[in-house]
Amino acid sequence: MRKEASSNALNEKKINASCGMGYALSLIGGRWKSNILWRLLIDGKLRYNELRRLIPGISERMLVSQLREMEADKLVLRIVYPEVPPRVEYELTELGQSMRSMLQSISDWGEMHRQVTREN
Amino acid sequence: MRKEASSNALNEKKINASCGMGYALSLIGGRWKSNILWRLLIDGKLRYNELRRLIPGISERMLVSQLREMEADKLVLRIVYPEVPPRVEYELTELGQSMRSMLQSISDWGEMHRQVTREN
DNA sequence: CTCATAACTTACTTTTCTGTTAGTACTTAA
DNA sequence: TTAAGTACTAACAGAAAAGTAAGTTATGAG
Repeated sequence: MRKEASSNALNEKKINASCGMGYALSLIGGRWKSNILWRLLIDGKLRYNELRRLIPGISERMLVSQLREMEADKLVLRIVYPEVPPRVEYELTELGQSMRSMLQSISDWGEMHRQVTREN
Repeated sequence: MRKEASSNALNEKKINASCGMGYALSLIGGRWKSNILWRLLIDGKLRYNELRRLIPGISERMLVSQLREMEADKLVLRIVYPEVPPRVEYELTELGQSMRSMLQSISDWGEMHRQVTREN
């Protein structure tokens, strides 16, 4: 939960309002968001449990909360099919898709520069 | 301070080891790092107090800790001149410079998509 | 009647991050 | 002699993020 008036939250707002980089990073900066975005970029539409299996180590709570945040930020679309058993699919919105080249360049830099630890 | 063996820390490590994006984001994800990196990209070398004045709202503790982390990550170089009063300058290392196009694309995306709040 | 599946919620704890306040050493200027 | 500048450090508190464990709803299969 967020305290609207904490210095912490105010600083974040101020930064996001004045700096495009800060703003962009605030949208993709959650622990598992890079993984989720990457999967959705590659695979397109994915069901909840598919995402869960594709991202080893993520808990249900984290998967849901990261998805919900990105949904609120209009990066991800949640599609519910009124079936039993339930089926829910996630895919990138147009805004999410518009991140592709940015995400690619972040990924490229990362792949290039974490080589030292690569062998693990 | 970090608990080496917490699930939290282990998950972060695992993500950084398997995903270039996660790794890159972990280096630039601190609250004030985007600001600092941006300043250093634009202005080149800057003194401690210059940075402080260029980044309104940052506290000394935060400025120092963000700089120290980036120094540890080899993104930023700290140059101490043995003078009185003391003079310390910060600049991007080659590794830091190599982030330029990535940072630019993050910034571009951000500038383009935070327009709604722009008027504030 | 119990189990399994899908896609979650809820309540709670732990860990990590950020911010506040005060203090350091040294020197020059008023 | 007091203040101001420089570049910090230390101790602590509070907020936010992440993790854990258990429960929910509805249905069909055995």
